[in-house]
Amino acid sequence: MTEPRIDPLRLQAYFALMEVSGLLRHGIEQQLREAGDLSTVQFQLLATLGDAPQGSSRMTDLADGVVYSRSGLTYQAGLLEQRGLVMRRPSPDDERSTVVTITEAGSALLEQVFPGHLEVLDRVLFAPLTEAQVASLADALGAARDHMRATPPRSAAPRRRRSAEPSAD
Amino acid sequence: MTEPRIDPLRLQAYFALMEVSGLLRHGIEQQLREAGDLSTVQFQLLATLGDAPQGSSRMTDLADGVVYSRSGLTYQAGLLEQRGLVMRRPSPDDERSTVVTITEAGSALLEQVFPGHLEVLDRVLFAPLTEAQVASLADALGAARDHMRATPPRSAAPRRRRSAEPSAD
DNA sequence: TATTGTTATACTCTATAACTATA
DNA sequence: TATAGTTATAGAGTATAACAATA
Repeated sequence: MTEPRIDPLRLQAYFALMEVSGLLRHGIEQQLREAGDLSTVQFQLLATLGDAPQGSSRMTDLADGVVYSRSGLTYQAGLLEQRGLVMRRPSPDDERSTVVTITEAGSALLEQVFPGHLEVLDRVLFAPLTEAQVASLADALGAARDHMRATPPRSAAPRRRRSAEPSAD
Repeated sequence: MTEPRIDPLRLQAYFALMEVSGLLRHGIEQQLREAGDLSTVQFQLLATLGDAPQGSSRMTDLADGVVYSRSGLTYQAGLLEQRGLVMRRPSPDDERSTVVTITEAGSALLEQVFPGHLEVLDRVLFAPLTEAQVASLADALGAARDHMRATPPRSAAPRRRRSAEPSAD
């Protein structure tokens, strides 16, 4: 029942992270909704595609970074496609894969939304921070992100079905 | 149409923040669900109460930090109360207010869940970070949080109805 | 009249499992 | 058989607006 190794600094960082990300997400959600009728997830998908080599990505790769489950991505991609912001078509290399590509309309919307997005970001998140703090933030969070990306989510793998369950037929 | 003031460092910090908080929330969600059948929000509510002066807080104050809308908090508080983890009763000072208090069962559950929670935290978030990085994180995020708390969410105030809309009856 | 909290309702989003098609 | 993606479905969570009660 002893709990000696609760590092106050970590707790502090953790709670601050959760509160900041929550409030930030909330503030951002409003701006994105008003400026482009986008949810945060949809914006992240568009932004990820906008940053990708040919504005394209496989569904699975997209799901890795932004969304949790595949069906969730299919849902969101469907919404974006309906609005003409992305295109989906089968990969030439592997007929099983679907390549998602941001359209011109998608890029345009991204550009339309971006300035206000940055403005909110500056006002809500970065305003009180020094350059050094911003740098520290980018450094530490970048390291954490790389680590998380590399870590296999040991329970309930998102993209790989455990082969331990034989079909038992 | 020029966008010269996109500070790459801030963008980097921002995207990392969103990805880290998203993945962290996801990982935490699983642990909390398994260890105590709690959602992240419910855990945050309990943790906030556990940290409060008498394990108590007004609904409105609770909503401020953790949840977004009042009805959302009422919903969550109802769930927690059903499970006997919190108690609600009218404030002695102000009959309009409701004071939420964490129960012994609530504290017990918190303690039950906490070790595993910290373990996940260390493994997923803090493992790759140096002490200096953790300190920087706590510092910068703490500053951001204080700023966000102090900032009136200028559009669609969460707790105050704009008086600009006359009942027009 | 303003504030606190609840309720009713509608909607968005997410996850699970079953399914199809290709490698 | 394993992988990529979709679909159907069910469930949780959130916000909005209307409401009741107290200051």
